[in-house]
Amino acid sequence: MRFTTRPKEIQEFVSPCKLIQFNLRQCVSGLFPDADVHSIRVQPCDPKFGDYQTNALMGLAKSKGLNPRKLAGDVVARLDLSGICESVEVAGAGFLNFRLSKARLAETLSEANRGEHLFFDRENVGRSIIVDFSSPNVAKPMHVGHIRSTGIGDALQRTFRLLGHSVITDNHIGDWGTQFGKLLLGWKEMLDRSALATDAIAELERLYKVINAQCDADAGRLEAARAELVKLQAGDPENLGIWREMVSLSQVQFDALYSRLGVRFDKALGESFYNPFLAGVVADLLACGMARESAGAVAVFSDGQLPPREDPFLVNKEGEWVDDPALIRKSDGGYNYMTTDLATLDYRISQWSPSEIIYVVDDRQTSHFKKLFSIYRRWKPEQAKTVRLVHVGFGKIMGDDGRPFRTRSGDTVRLRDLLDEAQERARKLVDAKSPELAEDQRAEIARVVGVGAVKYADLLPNRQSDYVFNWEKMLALQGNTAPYLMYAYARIRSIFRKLDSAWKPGELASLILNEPVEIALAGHLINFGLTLEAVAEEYRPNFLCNYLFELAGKFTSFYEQCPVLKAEDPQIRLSRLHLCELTARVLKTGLETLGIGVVEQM
RNA sequence: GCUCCCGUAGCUCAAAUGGAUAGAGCAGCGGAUUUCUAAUCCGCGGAUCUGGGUUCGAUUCCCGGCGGGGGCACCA
Repeated sequence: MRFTTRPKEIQEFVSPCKLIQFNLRQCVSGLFPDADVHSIRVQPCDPKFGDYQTNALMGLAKSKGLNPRKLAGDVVARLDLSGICESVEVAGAGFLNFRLSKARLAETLSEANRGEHLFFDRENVGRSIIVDFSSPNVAKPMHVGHIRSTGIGDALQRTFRLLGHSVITDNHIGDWGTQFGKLLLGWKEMLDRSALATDAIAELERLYKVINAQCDADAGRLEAARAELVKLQAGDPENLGIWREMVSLSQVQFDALYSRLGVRFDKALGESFYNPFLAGVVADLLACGMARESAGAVAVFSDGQLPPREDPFLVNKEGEWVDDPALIRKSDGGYNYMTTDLATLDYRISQWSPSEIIYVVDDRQTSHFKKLFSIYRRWKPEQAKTVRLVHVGFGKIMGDDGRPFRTRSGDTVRLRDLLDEAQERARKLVDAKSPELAEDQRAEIARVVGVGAVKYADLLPNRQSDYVFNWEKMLALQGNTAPYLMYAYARIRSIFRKLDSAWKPGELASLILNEPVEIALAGHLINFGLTLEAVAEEYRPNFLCNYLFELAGKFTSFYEQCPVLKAEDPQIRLSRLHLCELTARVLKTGLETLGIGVVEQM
């Protein structure tokens, strides 16, 4: 597989914000040819100041030793934004506030109505990005923690694709490694076939727990498990057969959950796929002198090129910097996940030549990825130069007690149970709110609403922070939730269902924006692309959540204040219909980009 | 012991190179439905852990303290 080339029908959209920024940079360049124009940014701002704002001139003034307000005034005097802004003001300590002209705003919306764009640009120079996310383990249930990597990773890859970047998603399944020794032992000694048929994952989990406990208590059992693992890795037919069965049973579970979540992968090359490459990786690193034997194992050490503080292979112990190497082969000859990750990284780069690889994996592995990336750069400097390696980390899900989240019985909450519960709650509400809808329709609404609510709840917080798990929050159907956004969408669709005449978007020459709520809604719509770009740059889907929540809020304000179908003036009615249509399209596209569906009625 | 991350309203979370009067949701209280879906809207109260520093300006950057969590080679 290769990255696909981009479709020909490229959307071109230059947001007014970008246009202002471009003009401002030109203007500053004219005044100061040596200025770093790149740092000058124009951004959406609090509506009380205007539509867009820049604070960059204050920084510039400081570096030039100039009076910031005077500099701002000089810039404004030379800045020609006619046709874009109706006002440009110097404010506060030296801010520039831009207010978009109504004509420009209306024209931008009209372009969208004509189908020229949806307020975002499919970039001319796309990135080719491999997104590594989800990565569940074979023989273990997917639990609530998996929703983080899966949801964030999926939202990011959808964002990249929407913006025209090339993407390969790869699910690096944990299908190889130490745990299989214990699982094999359990399978051979105490497998309950009927339990396996009923709930394979539960039975595998039971086997693992029993053997694991035995191994903790008895070194002999641990040795027996290790022996099974060695046999597996040596290609013993019986163990391989059992292993394959465990993998395929797990795949059934993964498929069921991914299907419910609406997540798909281009590739699912698990750890086992890289097994044949591991010995070569270690041999290479030994040969080039990066790795050496240490206490019977093989490890990569510091090359002394970095200051100790920045060196991932050094750690400070009692005032002295000592080695903190990365293990790539265990003393028993087995390999660990650093080796697998190196082989994976090398394979991906040589096979697919991406410009970027992102790993959506929790923050606990930060130091692992620092080491991984560092080893690769030292190992294959030429290849490493062509690719940007990013660990997109995220925080943990915590319990009320401030410790990593578990149920009362001490287990983690299973993803399946969480989704079931969400759908049940949504179903109750649908039944209460819309009893007139058909049975199958209500079931479908409950499904989309329930799953959407859970996914949105996880995407909403800043990914870097830990968040406290709470059933009520996860399953909330009111407030800043997916159902709130879906509800706004459903209301719009309802308007169009009631529309007597046939509806053809794009018939309108120009939108009429008179009411403040109309202008606010329109002004927010055109920032969709800026938000998508921020998501793609910072790897933060929560920007899109917040954008959509605000959009739904602005729409609802408009909806409460401005009659659409009942507008007296037919031109205003038509204009508002177009505004509704655009809002619906952005809501739908935005939610889909988060991996969340919409419903026509609810 | 070393190291990384975190600490924002009663609770859960935001705050896009350091920006303007720090925003939401939930909970509480009070309102709105003969009007396109009340899973809605409007209103009220309430916050940056602590002490310094840098800056015109700090939730954001630096140092100390307190509190919580993670990671410290043969698990991933």
